[in-house]
Amino acid sequence: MAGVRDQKKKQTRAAILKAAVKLFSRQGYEQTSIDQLARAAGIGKGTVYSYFQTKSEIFLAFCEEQLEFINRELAARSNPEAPLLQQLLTFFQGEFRFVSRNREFGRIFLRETVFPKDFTGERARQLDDKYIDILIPIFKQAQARGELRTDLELIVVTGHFYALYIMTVSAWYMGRLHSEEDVAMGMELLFEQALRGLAPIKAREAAAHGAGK
Amino acid sequence: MAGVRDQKKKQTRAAILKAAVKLFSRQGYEQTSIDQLARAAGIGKGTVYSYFQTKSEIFLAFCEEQLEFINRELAARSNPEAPLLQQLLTFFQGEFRFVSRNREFGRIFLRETVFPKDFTGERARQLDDKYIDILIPIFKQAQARGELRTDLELIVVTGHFYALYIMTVSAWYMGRLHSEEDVAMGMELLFEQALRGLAPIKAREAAAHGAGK
DNA sequence: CGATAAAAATGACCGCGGTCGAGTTTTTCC
DNA sequence: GGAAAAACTCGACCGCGGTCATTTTTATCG
Repeated sequence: MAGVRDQKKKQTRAAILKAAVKLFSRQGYEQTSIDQLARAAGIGKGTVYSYFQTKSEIFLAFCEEQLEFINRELAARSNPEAPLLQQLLTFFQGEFRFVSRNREFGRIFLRETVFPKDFTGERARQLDDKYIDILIPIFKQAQARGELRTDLELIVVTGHFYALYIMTVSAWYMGRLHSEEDVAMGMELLFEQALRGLAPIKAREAAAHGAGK
Repeated sequence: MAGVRDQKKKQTRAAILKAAVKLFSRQGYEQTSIDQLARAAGIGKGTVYSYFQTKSEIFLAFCEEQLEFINRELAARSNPEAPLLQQLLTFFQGEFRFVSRNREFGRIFLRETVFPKDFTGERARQLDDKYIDILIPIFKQAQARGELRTDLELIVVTGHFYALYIMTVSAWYMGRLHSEEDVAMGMELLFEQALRGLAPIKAREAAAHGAGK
């Protein structure tokens, strides 16, 4: 029927991804050749390219799975009542943990995500739509609690914090921040700076005290 | 003498870079092979690798020259009396112009700069030390004029704005911002948001009015 | 079922970035 | 000046990512 062929295609695609997870994890991205990947998936090299257009696309699919998982976990663990700063830190620090677990993966992933090739642009946009979906509700609640100005476009606010997150990670890759604690502290510092401007006037005094070191 | 050999080395290095400028500009980075580059510089392929460790290193050297030039120009053209927001926008918009002139160059450059490989880390750090050298004086003047809080580590402030710049450029690469004007507006929006928190209390009203559209 | 057309799998092949040992030039030292 | 050592140049070579003409599998229909 209509499904027979398509089903096999799904299976093959899954086999490739499974092999990718195994090999990438074991020997790293650069050290895994497409040929090797194909063998591990039980198919020929050329076949891989009828499922994915490029090697990095396979990698992105792999990362998406991982991130999906992590994001679900983070969402479940988050506390909607906590102060905004707290929630943001928890979220982004979780995100960073994924990156820091494997430096190389994270680098490739971020490079591709933050500065995508024109062709990968669509994928990248979907990816950080996920960020938006997660963060916007948090911001709305914060607005309701009076922790965040209500005259802002929340998508821009998302971009603002995401930017600071990226910068912190970048500092880590450049060797300016070393440990996970350094990163956490750097992020907190930047977030506080941002919040002082993002919080409505009434809340500013509180933010300055409560969040200030 | 001591200089004979060394001088020739300088010449060869320069020849490689010159060839790189020509070929990269004419046919793009990916489309230029090392072999081609070597021929154009009048040397063998292997020799190239005794001057640069990798292709992207050649590219970075090329970018550094360009940026050096652009930064000098921007510095000369800048007006130390102008409002902080104005100066920042001028600077980063100039920076962006370099990137937008050639999408591909900019992407590779930013990828390598923001998320450097461990080996390239040193180079990347030097590069954004340049940013620091340029921006810190601007911030100090702004502090003197009362436009910027004086209780901040200026290096973190630099990071903050640089982060927002990176984010804006990223949005451009992802196709969320299209024209140079879009980018300029997005940047201004983010910078204003940041400034509201960065400016000392007395200046906040002014910033909100003067900078608000 | 057998013939035929469409879809999918394949691996030889291409050009590339990067390596390496053999060959060449320069320096050093007597 | 000449011989040994050190520094430098080179292009054949390697494995890779990606392509494509060919072969193999599957669906369709008389």
